[in-house]
Amino acid sequence: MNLKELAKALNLSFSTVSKALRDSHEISVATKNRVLAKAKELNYQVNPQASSLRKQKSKTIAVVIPEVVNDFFGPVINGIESIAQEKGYHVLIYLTHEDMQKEIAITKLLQNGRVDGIMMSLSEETSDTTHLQALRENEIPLVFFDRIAEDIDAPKVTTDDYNCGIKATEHLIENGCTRIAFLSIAPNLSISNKRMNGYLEALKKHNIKPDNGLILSCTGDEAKNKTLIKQLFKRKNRPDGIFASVEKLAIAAYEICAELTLTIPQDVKVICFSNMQTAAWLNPSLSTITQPAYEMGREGASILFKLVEKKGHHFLLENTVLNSALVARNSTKRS
Amino acid sequence: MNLKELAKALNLSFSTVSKALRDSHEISVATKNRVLAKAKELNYQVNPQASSLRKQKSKTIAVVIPEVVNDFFGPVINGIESIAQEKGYHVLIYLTHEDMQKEIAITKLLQNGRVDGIMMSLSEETSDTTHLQALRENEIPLVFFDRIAEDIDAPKVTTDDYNCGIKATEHLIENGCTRIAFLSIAPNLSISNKRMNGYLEALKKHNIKPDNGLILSCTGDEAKNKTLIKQLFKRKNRPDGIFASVEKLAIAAYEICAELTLTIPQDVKVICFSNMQTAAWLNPSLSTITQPAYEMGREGASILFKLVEKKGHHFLLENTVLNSALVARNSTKRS
DNA sequence: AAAACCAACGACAACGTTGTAGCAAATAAA
DNA sequence: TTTATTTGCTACAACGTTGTCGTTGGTTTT
Repeated sequence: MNLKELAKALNLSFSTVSKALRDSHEISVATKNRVLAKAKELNYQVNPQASSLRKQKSKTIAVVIPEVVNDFFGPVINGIESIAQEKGYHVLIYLTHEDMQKEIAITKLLQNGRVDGIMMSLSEETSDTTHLQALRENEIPLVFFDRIAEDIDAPKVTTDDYNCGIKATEHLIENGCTRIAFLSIAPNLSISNKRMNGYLEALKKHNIKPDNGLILSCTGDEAKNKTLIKQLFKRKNRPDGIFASVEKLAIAAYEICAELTLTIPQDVKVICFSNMQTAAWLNPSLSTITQPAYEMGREGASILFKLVEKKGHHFLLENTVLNSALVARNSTKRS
Repeated sequence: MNLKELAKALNLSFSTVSKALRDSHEISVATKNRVLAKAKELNYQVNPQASSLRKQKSKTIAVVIPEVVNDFFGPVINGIESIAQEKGYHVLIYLTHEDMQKEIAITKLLQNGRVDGIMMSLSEETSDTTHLQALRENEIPLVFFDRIAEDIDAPKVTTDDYNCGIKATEHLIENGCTRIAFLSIAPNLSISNKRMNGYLEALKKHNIKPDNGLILSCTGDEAKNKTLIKQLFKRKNRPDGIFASVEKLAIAAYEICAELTLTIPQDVKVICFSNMQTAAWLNPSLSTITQPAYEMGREGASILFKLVEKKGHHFLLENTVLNSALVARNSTKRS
């Protein structure tokens, strides 16, 4: 069922029908109603690719993220989708699986009008950003969230990672920790660095000498991470506090503590960035820095649609910073 | 950068260029190489909507699911995306938020060639299926997974819900439970009924009289659910076992037990369908029936692409059933 | 050497829309 | 009454591809 057939059924030219459907002032009310009724009767729907081709707009955005099985990215998609649905846009999902090559391949797919805009959070691996620069050169509206590329000229939605790095570290200090380890991930990621800088700042503020042996550079390899953490716990001056920059490292720490029969929070206190819904039900319940993931999605999508809808507003380079919240639970409780 | 410009740069007709790019036998190897080189140099990418319009294929599939912040649907998307990426397809995500009206609106969007196929899991609310019938009539390849529509003629990928209903119930019985409550959700859903039938069958097998007061019809309203569960625990013959058909009801049970100072598993044992990654770290660790979510996504997508790629194979109405696994943990431990 | 054939390319008509330009008839202004 | 203007509709040319059908020259067959 296309315009031509619909027009034939109505004995009208297909341009008249097209205009009637889009409520053009050139068409009489009587004809419009006739067309609308027939369109409904025959269940006519415009062909999206024909329309997109003609209008040079796809009414689609892409969301490029590392993974979807994740308590942070899940709600973000939710937020993006809620705005997209309001605006009548469609949402394509692309997963990089933390692989820069995949990220590059995906950005290539998005260069030729498939989408009107892109929301993106970088993979852990991404060190080089020429593929992102290419997107900017093609003038495709682009908004980064959380894991941003600082050198790319695009709006960014982040959380107050530096401050939260401070807050989390101070929370451990206030609860009696003196040898606080920082479990870092992906040195390329801006969030990782900001969180670590907050950690270092807090130590400085409280006159604790930073110890490079307490800063672990973890990777995507979980087994390796566990070995590193185990080594950390076995060194002479075992840490009494763990600040994990991501959830999975905190869970790894839980596992290692169980293995080594260390008790949380008596022997070690643990805090991490996490949006886990069941943090309160862990054993022990996990103290977290929780990011406003849903709001980040909505905020980012709102900015993206501003860019998409009135192009040329490149001055709209707003960097939005939302606040995360520290939720203290038993894993950091003073004994 | 389009074909016309590329052709001009090469001093060739654009049909020649088009054929060269698609490796047609009509074009000499020398020309092909020249075209390929120039295309790379000028970073030419085919316009997807023009190509789709011409070929009447969108190279895109839709995934329609209730929600994305979910340890089941997350891995499913992962599985689907992995197959889609292999096949060079794009993935559109649509969330129904368990709302039948949204589900209907979404299916309408998918009627006119936007996608070549659909993977779908129904919303809790979906009782009527005429909107799904419409998809079938439009001959859009459609595969259901997990929450299927039994009366729609389409391939379905499910898990052995009935058997697992039996297994979970027997697990509770074996650990000493005699008054087992079933926390059901959404009576419209096939999975809910199958799980409950398994529960009833297990009771029968072990000569336990089913008690309607122990079967709770929960809904999307969390506060209401909690009230129901609280009432359940306050009745004269308090249940000593809880079989929750979904994870969130198990967590609600955990909360109510904490409120009423009931201890799991001493006072009540709890088991539920769940793909939570941290089930082992809950307090107490949660016994679960875990579905092979990622595999379901891959399996479903594989079937979908068979349908998409050779249309007319409607005999391909395979109903695939994958097995879930019962993982016993402390929440059902015999005291 | 004429007939048949093939290899390599170009012209062109779709695919289904949309917006601009055109064209009658009806209405308003001169 | 003639000339503008408006109203309501149609014709048509894009948008960027792709596949069919021609059209060349050159090579092989008989």
